[in-house]
Amino acid sequence: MEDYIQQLNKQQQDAVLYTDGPQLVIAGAGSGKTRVLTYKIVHLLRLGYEPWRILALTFTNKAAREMRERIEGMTGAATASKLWMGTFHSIFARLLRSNAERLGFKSNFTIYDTSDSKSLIKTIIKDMELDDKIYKPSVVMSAISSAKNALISPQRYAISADIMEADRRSKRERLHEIYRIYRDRCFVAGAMDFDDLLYYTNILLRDNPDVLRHYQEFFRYVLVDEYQDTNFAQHLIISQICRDSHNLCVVGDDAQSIYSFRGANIRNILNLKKSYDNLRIFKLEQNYRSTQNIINAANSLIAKNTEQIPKNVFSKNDEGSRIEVVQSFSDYEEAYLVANRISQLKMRQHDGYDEYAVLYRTNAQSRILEESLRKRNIPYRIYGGLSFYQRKEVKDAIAYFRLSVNPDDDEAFKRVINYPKRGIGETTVNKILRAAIDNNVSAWRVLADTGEYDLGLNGGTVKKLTAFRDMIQEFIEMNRNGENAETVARHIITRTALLSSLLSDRTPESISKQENLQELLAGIQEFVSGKQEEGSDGTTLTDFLGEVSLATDQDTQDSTEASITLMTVHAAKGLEFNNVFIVGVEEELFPSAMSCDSLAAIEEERRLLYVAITRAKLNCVISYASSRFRNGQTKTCSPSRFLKDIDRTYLHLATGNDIVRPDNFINPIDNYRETSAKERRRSFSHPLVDQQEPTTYAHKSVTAYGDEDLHTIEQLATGMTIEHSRFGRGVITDIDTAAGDARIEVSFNTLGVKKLLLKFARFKIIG
DNA sequence: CCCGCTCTACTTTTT
DNA sequence: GTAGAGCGGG
Repeated sequence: MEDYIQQLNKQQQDAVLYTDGPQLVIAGAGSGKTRVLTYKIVHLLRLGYEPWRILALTFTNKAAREMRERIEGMTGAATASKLWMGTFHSIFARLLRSNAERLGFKSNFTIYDTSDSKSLIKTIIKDMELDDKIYKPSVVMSAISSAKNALISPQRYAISADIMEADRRSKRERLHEIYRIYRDRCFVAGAMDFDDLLYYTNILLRDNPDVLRHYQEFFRYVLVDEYQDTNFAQHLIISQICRDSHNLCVVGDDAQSIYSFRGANIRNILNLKKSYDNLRIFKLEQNYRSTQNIINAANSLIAKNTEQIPKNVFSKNDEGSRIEVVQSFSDYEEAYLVANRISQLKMRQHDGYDEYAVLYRTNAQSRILEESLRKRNIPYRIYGGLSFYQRKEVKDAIAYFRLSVNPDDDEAFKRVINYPKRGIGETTVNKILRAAIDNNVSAWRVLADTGEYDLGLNGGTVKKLTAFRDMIQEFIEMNRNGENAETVARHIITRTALLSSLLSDRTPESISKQENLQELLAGIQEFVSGKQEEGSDGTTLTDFLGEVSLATDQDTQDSTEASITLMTVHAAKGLEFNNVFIVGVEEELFPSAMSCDSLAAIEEERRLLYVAITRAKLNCVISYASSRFRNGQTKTCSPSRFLKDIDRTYLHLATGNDIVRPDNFINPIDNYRETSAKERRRSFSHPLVDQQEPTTYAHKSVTAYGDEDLHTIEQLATGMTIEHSRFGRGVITDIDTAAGDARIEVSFNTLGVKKLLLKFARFKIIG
């Protein structure tokens, strides 16, 4: 047995060495999943598989990069770089580019990001003169997205009785038309959205048996990471490619499935046995990451879920300390306590700031944490939120790049036609778009052949349009002449005055925009020189965009000083830290309010918390606040139901005395301003301590904590007088049952008329 | 056509 | 607290 195999435990070895057919590796959190995948690939290479015949799919660029680096370390870069390894989206984009003409696309098709899709959908809704209150762009978008993930074409969508019935019920019976038009406009624009990359790959393989055959023979071994997060479209592609070879290794953990909102389906992993009768299942159960206590706590939590593959994750590490549960009075105080605790721990343990992470459910929670960390001079880095490529100024520049590569890209066109301002107003743009839609061509085609379309423009406008057209044409020519990305990009930024228009402004925002543009140029320069070093000729703007449009996540790897990590739990998957703080573990936040009405959604939220806890190696702190500033107002919160799911023996419920609060602590936003810290400490109680009842799991949140002030629609009538916890007394003037979320309109004595969401409004009926 | 003002609705999570 | 839409004056 070779040296590298010796570094694995028995379970891992078995999984790596088995190459006789399809295998499913159920890998508990921290059990060396990535290790098994990388060693397996190395093993395959030693068995003689050629690297370019191995396909390894991940969900994030980060995971792919990490795996590639590890393999490089074992085999050298030359071999590693030949592997087909990357995210589903990037690999399939590559595959689609080389077969684009089969689908009627060009190989330089644009990839629309979420905001492009949304903007196009908005345009279509407006164009169809539909009410965007009913046809909410986000709702329409997710409907289209799930249709695509289920491989339902606009045609099939329109003839599916179930779907049409559902749309009728929600008063969106024209959704299928939006879907069809959206599809057509994307096609005309030479664009694919994220879902299309999977959708069209399926179409490609379905309609072109020769292409399918080619890839079936080409890819001799397929490995998939995080299989629990695959959706139907991805699952189908994989099973098509492996249909004959059966050389498939998928790794996953059903307990860490947290992407069903994106169409991921745990059934894919649970049903794999049905797809392959010779499937062998391997389990990795020893956790090398965390203390026993953390693993036990996490296990006790996840045990409350009904559906899962049985496994026994255990740790042989030290027992470790209990998970600390901290209550604060407000989000503000929570942030303060977290910063405090980090300083304390850091002094005790002497570990680096990069061993600390603060995890939250929503990105919006990061701001207040930032503030408190900044005050304490704790270096931090926020992941997620607005990525570099999503900043306005960067997107503007990229839009020009996109247009120069694919002038039919209507979303890019709309973005830059009048930016920087060149006197082409909404009216004119609308005329062009109107003509484009009516003639089923792109906006650029209308502009390029203005003569063909009767736009009814005056001479001045035509002149401005011509100038714009000639400028874009110039960029197109540069690309056509094979100029490299850097040359073209620099030219575009100068010629369009993108940078110089910012120069006059000396505000910090403007300066940061300038810096971002410079950074973008530097990135392009790096891209070009990197390619040149490799001896690759893929140095054009087309090549750059191809890489960049899918590199949307945190790909800025400036490893400056060690800092604390702030990120969502989703983003933390796959990572580990000595010390993990999970904040905002409250009802309606974690679990999110949107998941409260379905058991499946609640179970997913529970898995999410499981993921969060299992990121911790040594210390884990869970925190919740009793009030939180959300949607512009302070709201009362109650501890998450999940806290009761964790076995009490693994928790340390921090009481008032454990928590260091300065006596003069002033909280500017919560309701406790007037009470002194001493008083608060005295009155400090821990709901968990006070409630010793066994952990029975209630599906509905209604009974959890202090919900007696909530009412159902049946209890109410117009004319009733109510007393609201914050707004005082008032009379119900209207009850609105429409659109799922019942609202009541109340005329308050002091504050006037307000509309309240019934499911959140807390009040007493007076008479 | 452009700018700046006000108002409103929104907040899961990501390739 | 913030981004986007809507409105009115220049």
